[in-house]
Amino acid sequence: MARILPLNQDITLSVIKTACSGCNLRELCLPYGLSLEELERLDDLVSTRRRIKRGDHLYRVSEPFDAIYAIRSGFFKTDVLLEDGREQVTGFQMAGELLGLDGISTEYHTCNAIALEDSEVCSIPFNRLEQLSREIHTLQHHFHKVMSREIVRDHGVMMLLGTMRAEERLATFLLNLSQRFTARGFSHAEFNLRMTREEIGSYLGLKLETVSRAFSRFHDEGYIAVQQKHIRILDVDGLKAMMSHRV
Amino acid sequence: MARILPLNQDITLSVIKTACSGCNLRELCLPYGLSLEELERLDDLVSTRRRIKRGDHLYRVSEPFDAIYAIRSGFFKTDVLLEDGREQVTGFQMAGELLGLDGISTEYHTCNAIALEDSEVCSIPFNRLEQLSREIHTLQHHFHKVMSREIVRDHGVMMLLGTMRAEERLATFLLNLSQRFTARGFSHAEFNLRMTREEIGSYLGLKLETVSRAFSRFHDEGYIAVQQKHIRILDVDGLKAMMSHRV
DNA sequence: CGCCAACTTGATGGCTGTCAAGTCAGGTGG
DNA sequence: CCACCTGACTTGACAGCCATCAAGTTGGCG
Repeated sequence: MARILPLNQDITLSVIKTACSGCNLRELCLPYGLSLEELERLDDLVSTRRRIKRGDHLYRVSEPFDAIYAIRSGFFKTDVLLEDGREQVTGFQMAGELLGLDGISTEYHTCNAIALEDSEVCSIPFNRLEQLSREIHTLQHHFHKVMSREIVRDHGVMMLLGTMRAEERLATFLLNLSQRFTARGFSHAEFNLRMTREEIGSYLGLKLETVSRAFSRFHDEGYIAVQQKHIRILDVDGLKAMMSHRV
Repeated sequence: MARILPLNQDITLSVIKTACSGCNLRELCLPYGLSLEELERLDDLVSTRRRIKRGDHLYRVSEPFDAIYAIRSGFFKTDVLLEDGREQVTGFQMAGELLGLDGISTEYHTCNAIALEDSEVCSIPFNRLEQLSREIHTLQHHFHKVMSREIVRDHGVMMLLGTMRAEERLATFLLNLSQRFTARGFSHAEFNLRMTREEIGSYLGLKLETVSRAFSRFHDEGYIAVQQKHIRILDVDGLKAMMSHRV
């Protein structure tokens, strides 16, 4: 291990030529709505892909920010930590979603992004993205929409954390995951969780035991089939009813 | 009341000529970092000011979005509602802060913005802001920073809601308010709350009685002096200790 | 002066956290 | 191939924080 690596460079980093124009995620991701000619200009910018192994960080709190990342494949969590070690998972991100928007504000990352499975991301140098979005109105507007969508999503999480009971939170979470898998062409009813009960709990403001109990309850009620991380949704309406079940 | 008013127009709406270049909030607000010449171009865009009376809405969920608002004076809350009536306050905004970023995503507002005291906002037509930020790099970049800052702020609220106990939440809230008042040239130690205990509670994911009890506790400990909405911070370090008090 | 909303304070209960023990699945090494 | 180990998960018992319900107080305003 005597090789000298530049700081911030992940050992698992690996650079691959890539292109938005040929990416099957382009309708979900940043290129949404661009013309062919505009797509090609974006290709010049999104030129490198990085592989991140399960468990590794894509970036860490207080690392300098200079790029945002589009998830090409895989699954991530982002989290923030309190000095005393308490963790709050702020989101789970899947293919086509953007990571790193938190860093624009201070030019340093303010959260950690960690791969929950072996993943690939496209690096998008931020100054070049700003430059190109000054030239391509559609790109500019879509980028603004993506940032705004993140704010709206965060409001939804606040609502969840601030007003919902444990089972409502978990039902909301499962239905959200299901909807996002569906948007990516996967089954809406059957999927594997990439995160642990503890990570779900952190995201939902609950302890892992409470998450586990809620899973068991849903299982007993016949809403879902649970086998460790494998989830099958059997009764969407049942879950939806849980979502808004007062008391 | 037989007068016919255009939809969406607030009775309290009133249009005033305004200018960023002469605004003493410009270092806090959108114009941050602009040259004089650039400021004048922004003036053309930010041309109308609206007065909003205490208790009135600046905008409501599902109203079409076409402008963001910079608070010139006053105090707002934003909230989202669940079908069953549960409310989550997503933020309190004061002079120099922007409102309406949630609307960019879907072109409809996704939360309500309500004045907590008589207020004035500057309307910034969003399409014209995008146009100008394609021409002024500094403006573009600062706008991105503002959006990103909102995302980072939201992460902080998630942390608060997800991991902190009642007294930690209130201490965090008070110190955050104090810091923002300070940034606006007001006393860091003495201020009037514009919101009720119930609104604080909604923001912090607590019931109003719990907020009230936490205030009383801080009072008894000698950290603050409370008289209804008037707050005097007597022991910043005491509050800071509360912020990170495990158990 | 009286009314009302906002607030405070007390008593009680329940949801979820905490602690603990046991189960399960997957990976490793003999 | 199997025993073992470990991390992840489940389940139970109990406790505590905060919600709920209730009564009383305060301050502002017509």
